[in-house]
Amino acid sequence: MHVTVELLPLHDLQACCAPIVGEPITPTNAQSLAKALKAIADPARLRILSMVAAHEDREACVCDLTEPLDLAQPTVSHHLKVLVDGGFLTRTKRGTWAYYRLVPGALDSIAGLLATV
Amino acid sequence: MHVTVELLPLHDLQACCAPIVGEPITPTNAQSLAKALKAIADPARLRILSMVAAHEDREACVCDLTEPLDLAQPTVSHHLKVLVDGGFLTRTKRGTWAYYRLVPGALDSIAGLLATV
DNA sequence: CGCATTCATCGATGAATGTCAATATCGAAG
DNA sequence: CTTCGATATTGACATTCATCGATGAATGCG
Repeated sequence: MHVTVELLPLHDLQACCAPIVGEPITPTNAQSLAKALKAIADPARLRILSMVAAHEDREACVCDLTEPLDLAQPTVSHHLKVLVDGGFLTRTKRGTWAYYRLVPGALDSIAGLLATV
Repeated sequence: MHVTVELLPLHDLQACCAPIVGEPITPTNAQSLAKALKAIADPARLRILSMVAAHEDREACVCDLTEPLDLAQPTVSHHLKVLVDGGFLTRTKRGTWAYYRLVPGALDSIAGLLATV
């Protein structure tokens, strides 16, 4: 690299680099929003959220999801853990069963953040 | 602080306490929604969308994004391609520059789909 | 106690992803 | 036509991820 001094060509500034109007999202906020989106950006996890919402009493256990998802039980448990860690589901253990419920407003807040981008 | 308050008004009783809610999402719809979410589930791509929206005339070229993103030019071009293929950005080439714009309503439709899950 | 059931965790594996250097393409300018 | 600058594409690499079999932990039952 033989360039030691960087000069700014004015015609490029005018043609290409116009001033910024509003406030873009901060890198930190982008990271956290991306993390939340990654948690639901999966077909199986979206189906899980929908199936929990559609299930009786708005709760479901692993055994309710394994067969319709056509996935092995450890895989379903993995997806459920991702959704719980992401704040989209809660876990309640009753007896040998673990029941999962939607966190109210979790999806809506993500949808609201998307609308503000 | 222990907050356990019933917040739902009476006219939402039917929507709230119905034994069975709507049909779960179909595997096909889950796949397409997940694909769209994957396209924006990345910090750099979220920042790109925000920076394009905040930029003058609501459009930006690659050279506007490379430096603030602190990413190499091929990486920025890659992210832009993902966003264009996902239907979130349009590309217009004028001279040697490629200008990117938001697709109106693209993010809102995703946000709307999320609310229906 | 011993056994079955339900679910979580671990380890491995193949696929997808983000990143960049090198190169190619394409238009503008001399 | 030749060169330069902006962008796209390619190839490679490291990381992350989705999946499953095997195993472990906890509970209920006889």
